[in-house]
Amino acid sequence: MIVGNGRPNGQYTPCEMCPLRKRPSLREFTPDELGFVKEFKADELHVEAGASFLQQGTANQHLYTVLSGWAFRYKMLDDGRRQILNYALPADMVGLQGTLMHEMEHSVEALTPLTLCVFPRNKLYDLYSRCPSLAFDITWLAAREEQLIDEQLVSLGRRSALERTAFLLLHLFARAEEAGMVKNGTIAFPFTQQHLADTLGMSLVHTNKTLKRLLQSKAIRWKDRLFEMVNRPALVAIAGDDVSPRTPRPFI
Amino acid sequence: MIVGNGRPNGQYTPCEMCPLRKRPSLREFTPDELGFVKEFKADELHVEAGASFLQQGTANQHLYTVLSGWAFRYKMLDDGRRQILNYALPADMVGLQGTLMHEMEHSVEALTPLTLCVFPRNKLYDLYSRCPSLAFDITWLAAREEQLIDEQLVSLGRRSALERTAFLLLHLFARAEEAGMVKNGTIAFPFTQQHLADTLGMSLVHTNKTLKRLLQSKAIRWKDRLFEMVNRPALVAIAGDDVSPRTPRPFI
DNA sequence: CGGGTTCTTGACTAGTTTCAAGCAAAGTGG
DNA sequence: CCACTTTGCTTGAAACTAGTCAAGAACCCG
Repeated sequence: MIVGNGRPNGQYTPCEMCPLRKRPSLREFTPDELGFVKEFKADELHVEAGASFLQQGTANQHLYTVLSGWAFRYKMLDDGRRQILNYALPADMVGLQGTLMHEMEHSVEALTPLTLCVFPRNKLYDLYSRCPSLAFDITWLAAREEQLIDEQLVSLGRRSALERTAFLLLHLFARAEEAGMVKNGTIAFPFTQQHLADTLGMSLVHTNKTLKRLLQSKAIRWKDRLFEMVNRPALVAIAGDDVSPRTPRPFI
Repeated sequence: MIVGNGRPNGQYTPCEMCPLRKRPSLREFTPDELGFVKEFKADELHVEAGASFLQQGTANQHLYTVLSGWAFRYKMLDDGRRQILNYALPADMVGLQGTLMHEMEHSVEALTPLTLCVFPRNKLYDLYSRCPSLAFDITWLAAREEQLIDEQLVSLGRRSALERTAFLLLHLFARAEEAGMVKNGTIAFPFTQQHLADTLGMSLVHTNKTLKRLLQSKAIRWKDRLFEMVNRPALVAIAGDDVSPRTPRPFI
């Protein structure tokens, strides 16, 4: 279910050969930084789809960066209601909150098979001491994460079901695009309607009916776990707002 | 409307005499850290209630810490809908996102007359280089801010209007308590119902009716801009959940 | 080829917004 | 100091949005 490689064995990706470094949206490391990151990385973890590798209410000893796959952060209420807070894609960091605070206030689940870089909590302060530029990047990532949630909060609070759904699809598509996962305007879409409903704060039935309206608008296509952006401007018009443009970003 | 003191004149609070440092919930600086913070602080700003001192869509040159008063972060949609994202109280930092990114994606408005410490953006990297413990604290503050929004997202997505309203009041009261603003279970409450509505993602009318139900439960009292927590356990029962306990926290 | 999960749909119900109007308190200017 | 305006609060009714219930269809996995 959750498998660590141990440093010497398994498919371990050395930082010099990190596939993320080739992505144009990501900034390049200096040789020094690369050395620090290499030293910071302690292991690689494989998580199967559906497994929660971070649990609300527990402390976590590690910080992770997604190397491949989709994950999502979520919170559960006592009676089983679930709210998905955000999604994590390759180059996104998860677990920072739980590393800094005493315990996690959310859980993280793998949406697809997931590969993670593992950074031990106790080396984080060392990184801050010895490589301020990377410390700066970690803060940058935390601030960006907050920005994404802010936008989601606006959706839940002030956008109609239709606007909100269209906006979420724009958001997910843009992020998949940034992560280089889009081919011919199409991405592998690992979500069930329940995932979207729990993200949008809507019931499953209402989500289904809202999606149907979007599909009828011909702006998008979604079938067989594939999502196609057919008419982006039309979707933007329905959402009433566009997602903010991506800028070059750091990662660790 | 917005008045800076300039370093030598006006009511300028030297960091050694910062009133926040006396608060038990805040961790103490080492002498070194105090020196850095003192050097980092460039000015003090007074903002009158109702003024937005940070605007979405603009770059901001400074980072602020609230010294006294309430502020709130919010986003506006084109047609005037407003979503309040979070509130800032003394010892909270605002403007970090705008300092790291190219431009702000939210605005910040003073809810009461506000005093702010001003930290120039261009000294931030210097702080990261020279004082990693404070860099760590800034990251901590960013992570905590995210935690607060996460909780708010759960409210908007998955809690009923009554639960959500009760929870917000618990949240605001707890934070006011942490900031030492509570006397005899009572705080000066600077909100209009419109503020609460825009925080809760509800219409003004429905917010009014929901508050009426809460007042009728006798768990709280709210009159003449004073809020009294009469029966906290009862309010927790209505909210269906309690706010997470406060832990000692840093500030800058 | 079952058996579970996911999707779809219609009917009904509950929750929420909108509209409209009136009131109270506070602030403004002659 | 008193009309006048503005802002915030309150209430009821009507319209709309979204949730719940229920059942069947489609899909996926072993």
